[in-house]
Amino acid sequence: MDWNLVRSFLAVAENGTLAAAAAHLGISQPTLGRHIDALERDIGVVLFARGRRGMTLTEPGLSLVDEARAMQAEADRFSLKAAGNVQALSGTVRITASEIVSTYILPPVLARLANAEPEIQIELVPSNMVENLLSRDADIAVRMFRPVQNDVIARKTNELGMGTYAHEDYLRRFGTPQTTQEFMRHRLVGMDRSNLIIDGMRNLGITALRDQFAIRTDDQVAYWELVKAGAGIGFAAHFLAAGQPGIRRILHDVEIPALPIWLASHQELKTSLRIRRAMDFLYQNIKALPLKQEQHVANE
Amino acid sequence: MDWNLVRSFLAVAENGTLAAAAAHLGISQPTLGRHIDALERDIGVVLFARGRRGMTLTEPGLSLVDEARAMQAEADRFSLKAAGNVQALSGTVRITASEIVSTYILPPVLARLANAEPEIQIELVPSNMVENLLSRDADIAVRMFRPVQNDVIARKTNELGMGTYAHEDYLRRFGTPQTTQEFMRHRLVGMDRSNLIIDGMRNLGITALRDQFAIRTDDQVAYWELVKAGAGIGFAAHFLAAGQPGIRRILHDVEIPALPIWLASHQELKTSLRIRRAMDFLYQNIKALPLKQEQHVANE
DNA sequence: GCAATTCAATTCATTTATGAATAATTAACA
DNA sequence: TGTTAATTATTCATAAATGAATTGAATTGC
Repeated sequence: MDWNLVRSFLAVAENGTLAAAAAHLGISQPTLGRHIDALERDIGVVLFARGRRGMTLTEPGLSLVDEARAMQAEADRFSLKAAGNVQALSGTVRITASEIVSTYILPPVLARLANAEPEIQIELVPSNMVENLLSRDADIAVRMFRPVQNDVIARKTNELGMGTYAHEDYLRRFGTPQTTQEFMRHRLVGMDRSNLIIDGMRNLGITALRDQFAIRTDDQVAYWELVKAGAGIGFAAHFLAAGQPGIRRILHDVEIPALPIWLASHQELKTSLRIRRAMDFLYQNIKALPLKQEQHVANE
Repeated sequence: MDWNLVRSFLAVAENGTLAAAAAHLGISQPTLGRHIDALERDIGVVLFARGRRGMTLTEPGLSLVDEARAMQAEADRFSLKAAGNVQALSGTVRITASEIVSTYILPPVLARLANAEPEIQIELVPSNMVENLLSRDADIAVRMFRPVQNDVIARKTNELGMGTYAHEDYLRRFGTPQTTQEFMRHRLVGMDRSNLIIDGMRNLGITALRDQFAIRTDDQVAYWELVKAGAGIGFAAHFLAAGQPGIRRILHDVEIPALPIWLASHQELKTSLRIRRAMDFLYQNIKALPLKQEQHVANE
């Protein structure tokens, strides 16, 4: 049996007319009328006599008012208790993410989050280090690999399609490599202490040493600026390259595996409404971004 | 607040998983999941931790279970009272009974009831569990003991004469016990988790442990089939044994107390014409059955 | 007797909820 | 370290519920 019908029944019983009861419940008169019809059909009893003066309780209807009131009372107790438990949405959520994600993906998403949940304070911690969620360096981490830490809740939310890119100034001067052999003889932009790129290339069957990269930086933003400036060939997410004047994709045939985007949080997610809201919002909004495929247009 | 969400909340809290609770409520798992999400959003509290092992109540969720139960109880009272007001003869009567009674006694009786009262829809719920008449799991319960629940109307309608039986194949191979001492050394068919038989034997002054039963099942119908198949010695109602080829009663001297057959219904339902008809019919027709004495002929 | 008023009932376009199928996730186990 | 089984989450086409506007009906007031 539909419990809401009992509430509707009581409202009509106490207000006398459908219109008044509907206004009281904040629903429309036709809906309320249908509720009464449905309840009567369900239980097989005519509860109201419909008359010119509104809805008058029948004898069986009258006998049910007390039960409905008791149910209402329990519903009120439930709401009251629930209200006492309300977890404050206000407070801070610390989010950590790689530099690239912090710089190029999160800002608009976080702006929308701040807008949607004004009570939540947001702290963004750009960092390439693997933050420790358990020690609460951050509440939510956005990572490009599947988190392995115990007691961490993780969800994959999207993928970052990657490609090999260079500026056309560079290509004019040094030529466009057509094979990986040619590619390896070019001026490559690499990372210094991080093995991100070297490991990624090994997965593609290309063995590279640090020395083979002509220019190196561990700062991902600077890395991308170097490529944009024509300093050499580098790897970048499609969405970064989209709409950048002069940036050309090369070696289309070499499939670079997309980087997964994982959201991770600690167990407190399960009980903290604030973190959960932020987590859900990030999941939905990052998922909705077109990050997987190469974007050929970048109209905003 | 949507009252139905409270019912969904309670179902999940009591069943532990969305799927089980959904089956219990007769709705789908995705719908139930959305109900929980909606309730959490409504009241601003995370009620469950979603894990691989199902939905675990959080601290605030736990504190709301009692209120939800109280609301459920009031909803039950409402629907009970409503059912009592039904004057129409047409409608459904839910009858619950033990497996043995459901399988071997009720079918012909219910067939006659359906014939005599064609407007009444009959639902038979075979179950060895003690159904809760207050929550309207059933309108009428047929039980082998005196019901103790409050506000329940109970009538004893007959008695089930019991005896000790075995198949002659079994007796040929293992001999026929003449005393309870011999009896205890035989292959006995018993019940697994139910204490029905062990308790019954204790009342006869025989102490038995579960291990002493060579074959055990909690399914009463399977129990009787085991005895019929010559798997061992068991207890059975005389009427079951009557006319079964090869089945022999043993230990005639050991008087096993007859099991009473009680009909139970709820006070509120005594005003329902339909349930009253069904109740009266069952009373008269079960009472008329020759269940007390051992029947030496089984002519139909 | 006639209009005005006050209700419930109906209609229909829209919104919302639902469920079947499927995906994703994870804890235990081999 | 993978596999399996159990569970929650998502997707999308469909069904159901909803409400604005309207109609219909009946009583009141003049």
